[in-house]
Amino acid sequence: MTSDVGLRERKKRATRAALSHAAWSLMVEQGIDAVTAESVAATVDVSPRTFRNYFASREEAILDGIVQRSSWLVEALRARPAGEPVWDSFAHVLPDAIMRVLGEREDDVLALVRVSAENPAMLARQLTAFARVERLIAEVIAERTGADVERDLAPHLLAAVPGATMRAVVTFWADGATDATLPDLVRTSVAQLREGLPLGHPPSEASPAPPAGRQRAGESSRP
Amino acid sequence: MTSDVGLRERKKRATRAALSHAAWSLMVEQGIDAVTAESVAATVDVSPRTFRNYFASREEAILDGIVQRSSWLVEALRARPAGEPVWDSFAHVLPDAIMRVLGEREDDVLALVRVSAENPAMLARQLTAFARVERLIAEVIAERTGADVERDLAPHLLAAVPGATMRAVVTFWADGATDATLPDLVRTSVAQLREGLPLGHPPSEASPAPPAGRQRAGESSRP
DNA sequence: CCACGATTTTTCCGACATGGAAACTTTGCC
DNA sequence: GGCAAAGTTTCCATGTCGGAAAAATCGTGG
Repeated sequence: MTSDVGLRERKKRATRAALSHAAWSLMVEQGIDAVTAESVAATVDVSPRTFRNYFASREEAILDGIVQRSSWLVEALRARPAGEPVWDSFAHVLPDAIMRVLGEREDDVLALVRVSAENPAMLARQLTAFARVERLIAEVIAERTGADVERDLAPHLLAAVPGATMRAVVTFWADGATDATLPDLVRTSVAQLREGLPLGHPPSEASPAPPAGRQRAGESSRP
Repeated sequence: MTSDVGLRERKKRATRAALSHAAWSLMVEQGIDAVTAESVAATVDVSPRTFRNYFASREEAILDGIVQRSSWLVEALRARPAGEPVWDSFAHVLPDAIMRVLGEREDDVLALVRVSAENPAMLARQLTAFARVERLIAEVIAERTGADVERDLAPHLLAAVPGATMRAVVTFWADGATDATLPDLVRTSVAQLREGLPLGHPPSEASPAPPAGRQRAGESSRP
């Protein structure tokens, strides 16, 4: 498997990685308008046509790293102990996954969010990429819970959780309304979701009805 | 409000609707390749350039109807009784919303799913459109629960539920593995999600542990 | 080490999509 | 009716996309 990596294959992967990396860097440093087949190819010193052989669009090139790293999440889920409840697996895996997938650097995440906010094509590529990952997650969940990914709806419902959580968390975090770290936000979000999300439940018949729905996700309730 | 609908505005809306409708019909009847600025413009009897004045892409034109009708969902949520728990609102609104938004005709939904499955651009447009709706839903939820849509994460987390549910349900239903209707599938999905999704929970310490994670969402448990 | 087949990269280029500009038509209003 | 504003159309310049074949590079067996 790892041994069909001759010089040829290594070069191909290196070129792909270099192109993707250059595309990402150009976006972060000079905005998405600076990312063209020409500019990216130039920094890697290949022809623009080669760039297009590897990627169908600049968005695809920019996001290639994230897409690759998304498989980490899938594998991490698969590696959780057999029999562990799915929500526990989420709680264990997602807080780490978010930075791994997004590339560890907060500034880069901010840049990506900013670009995506005003660039429909970038947003579209992200969402379709995530949709593919979601399918893989559904398969893992089905496999681990004994469900049938073809015949059961539940795994697909559950599989939507990680993506939705991460999107919401990243957007929220990028807005700057919190000091919490991304992993912490993911942690609290998963915890809240697992409990059905406190917000929006009717004031419990027991408790003295605190102003309904005032809890803020993403704020630890420390004194 | 309704009175700034002079002849000019009415014609514009009619043209837009006619173009969108023609685009949709062409897709359903002849596949997405038959949908071009030329073909759509021809059936509506305007110039191709006019088509491009209204829509940036054929995908946008095809989905315009769905996008418009998505606001029905948002308004329906807003119209629920004040103080109603969000999950109750979902349970009331989503089963109806799914057919309204998708256009009431099951065959058309199938056609859309088929096209989207093999057409990245179509999928991308759908997802970005839904992302916009999700933002609106988050605002409604925030408004109704007293949360701050800018500062609280919870509404965004909750707002991801309807979209994720509908996507999962439609995909599942379109695969043909069920006889249930779309609204019924939505109903059971919302119910299961509200309870944290039975699947993947450890066998309750009380109950005699039915084979864990075997429940099938979307199958009514009638005898 | 060379040479040949296979794969990748490059050059060249035609087909097509995109959207600006200006002429022309329709609508709103006096 | 007649003028200004808005919408539609024609024309076209520009840029993107990807096919085809030549050129360069790699793997392999003499």
